[in-house]
Amino acid sequence: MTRTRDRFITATNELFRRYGYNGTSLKQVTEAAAAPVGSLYHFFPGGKTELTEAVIEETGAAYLELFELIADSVADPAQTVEAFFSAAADTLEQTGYIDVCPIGTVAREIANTDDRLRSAASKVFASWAQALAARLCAAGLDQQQAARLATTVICTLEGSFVVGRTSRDADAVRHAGTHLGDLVGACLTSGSQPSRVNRS
Amino acid sequence: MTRTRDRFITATNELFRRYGYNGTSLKQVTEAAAAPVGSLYHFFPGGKTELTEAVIEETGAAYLELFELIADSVADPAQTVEAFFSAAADTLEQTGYIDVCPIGTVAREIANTDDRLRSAASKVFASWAQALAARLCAAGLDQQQAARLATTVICTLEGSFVVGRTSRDADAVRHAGTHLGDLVGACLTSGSQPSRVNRS
DNA sequence: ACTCTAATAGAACGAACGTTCTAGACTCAA
DNA sequence: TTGAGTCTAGAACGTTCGTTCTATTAGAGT
Repeated sequence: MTRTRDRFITATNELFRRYGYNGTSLKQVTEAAAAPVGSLYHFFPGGKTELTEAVIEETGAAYLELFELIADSVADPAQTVEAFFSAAADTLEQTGYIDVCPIGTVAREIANTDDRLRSAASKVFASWAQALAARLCAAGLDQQQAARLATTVICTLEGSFVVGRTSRDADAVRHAGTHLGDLVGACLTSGSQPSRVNRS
Repeated sequence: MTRTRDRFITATNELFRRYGYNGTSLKQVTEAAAAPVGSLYHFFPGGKTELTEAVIEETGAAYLELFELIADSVADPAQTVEAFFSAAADTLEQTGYIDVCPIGTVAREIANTDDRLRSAASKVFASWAQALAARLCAAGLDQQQAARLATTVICTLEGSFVVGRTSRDADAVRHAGTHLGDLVGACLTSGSQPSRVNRS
């Protein structure tokens, strides 16, 4: 049996991906983690908020690691983007259209009520964008262009989870990946011949 | 005073945009609508689900109308996309970073629990994509390309709401609009000289 | 003036919520 | 063997949830 704290994180991650933040009760969490509520408050004295913060941070770190792994295994950022979307689409299908990312769901629910969680989610999105931006810089884009393009990719990624899951259509995620991969490719090759994107 | 049913819809729309589906109680709804709970169940006998379905459908129709309005006022689909994102960014700022769209939030919360609402949200996304796809077709894209590109735009739009609101940065939405406008423009001008996008 | 339906009004329901609390069990150094 | 700290265990708390229910009021049609 894995350590209790990890079971809480894993269980909560999956429950958030199905039911969201407010849709997930601590009773569900303790049952899925096979641990009593006393243990939950032992590891997360701050209750649901602290548990959620841990889920956001750990999930954010895990996906960041996955991104670096994919980025290292393909030739250029355009392929990285396409591969990441493709992997997400596979996950979406394989899990029966559970959300790929618990953070986007939770972020939308708590953005106006819990500034600590909002900030945690914001930091995760920024860390992902930063990781991609670094690859874009290495491929020749200047910092500002890279940062903006990377953020747009994260936007499309998160949005494709919403649309793909709601429509039960993983291909929407795959096609979005193709489009964004093309956009990244176009931005990278247009360095010498500035397009509207690069002037903006 | 507006009609009671409309007040319920409006109030619920705004509450969803702040607190999401599960984060919004019917007590909040009745207070914001200044109407008793008896009236709520009079107009929406199906309770919270039926109220939500109405909100999804009416909001979907309203944004569809807004899209057509913007599309008619600019020269081409690329500008339409950029203008729509820009308007959304303005809304985000002006409302103090309340969500621009209640449907995306709600969709993610209920996609695994309420198939009727999921289907309603899916239909709305499809109607938006269809409206944009029609403009893309009129500008020269073939049907499949148009449908896929339009869906990607919707993905990015919804995702930019998540990222923009979480990061309290409306420029993320604007830049996403610029990028997607460029992508649309590129797809439209590459008809004679097929790119990867068009071959996919 | 009367009737009938639409709409208002809010008390009351059982269920579920997040959290707190006390008590017991296990681990390992002293 | 003892004692302290970690972790397990779940009953209990007050609150809030969505919904149901009965009564009352408003207004249009005859």
